[in-house]
Amino acid sequence: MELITYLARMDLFDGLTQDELLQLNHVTPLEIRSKGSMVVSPYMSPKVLYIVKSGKVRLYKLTEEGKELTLDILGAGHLFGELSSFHTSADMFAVTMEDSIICEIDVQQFRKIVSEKPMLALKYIELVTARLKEVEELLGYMAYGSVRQRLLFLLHKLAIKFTSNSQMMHEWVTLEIELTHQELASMTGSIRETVTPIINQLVSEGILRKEGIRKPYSIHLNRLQTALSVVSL
DNA sequence: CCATTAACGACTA
DNA sequence: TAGTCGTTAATGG
Repeated sequence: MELITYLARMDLFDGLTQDELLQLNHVTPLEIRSKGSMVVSPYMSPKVLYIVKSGKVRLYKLTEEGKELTLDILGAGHLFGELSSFHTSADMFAVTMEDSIICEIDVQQFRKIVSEKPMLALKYIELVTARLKEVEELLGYMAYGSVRQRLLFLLHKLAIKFTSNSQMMHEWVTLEIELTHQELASMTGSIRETVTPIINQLVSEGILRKEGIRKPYSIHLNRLQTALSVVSL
């Protein structure tokens, strides 16, 4: 029962009937990972496709100097893997940021599923192209602009990604994810000493809000967007 | 404007 | 206790 509700929540599998979801259970093993555990590293056996059922997964690479460069954070319903190749190249790491449930599918299983349900291939293509678009947009923003702009853009992205759309109408939306300055810096190609003053400035500008230590950020979307659109592109 | 380096108190495994 | 995190400050590009 639990499994079915989980599967139905996944982007890749919505639109399928209950019976079809039941069949998928046989080829979609569930992996429960505790916080901070490595899901993918360059030295692991390639599993082709991973689907995040719950929790958060951080994807990152190592620079030549050995620093972690976070490329993306995935939440429930998102997928990544070797076959998709829109995520996870050979030198990619994936680590859980909280206790997570992850579905692993290898080549044979994926081929089998897709051959039985061609609709999945279409859905899959949609996800890949959406991902591609996102990366292109991200690239454009990260290439130019100050760390402040990159942070604003990142926060906007995260707000879209990790906010329940029920509260998207409100002035303040809550980022349902734990973020350290370290991670924000790693995602904007910066360092935490630079991020700290900027975050504090955004708080004083009324764009960001932090309920307390170890608590999630809230974002004033309108103010963030105006602050973002002030910048010429 | 921003990275680097250093350093310090608080917190956590 | 050792490592991480947020923060400040000096310096140099």
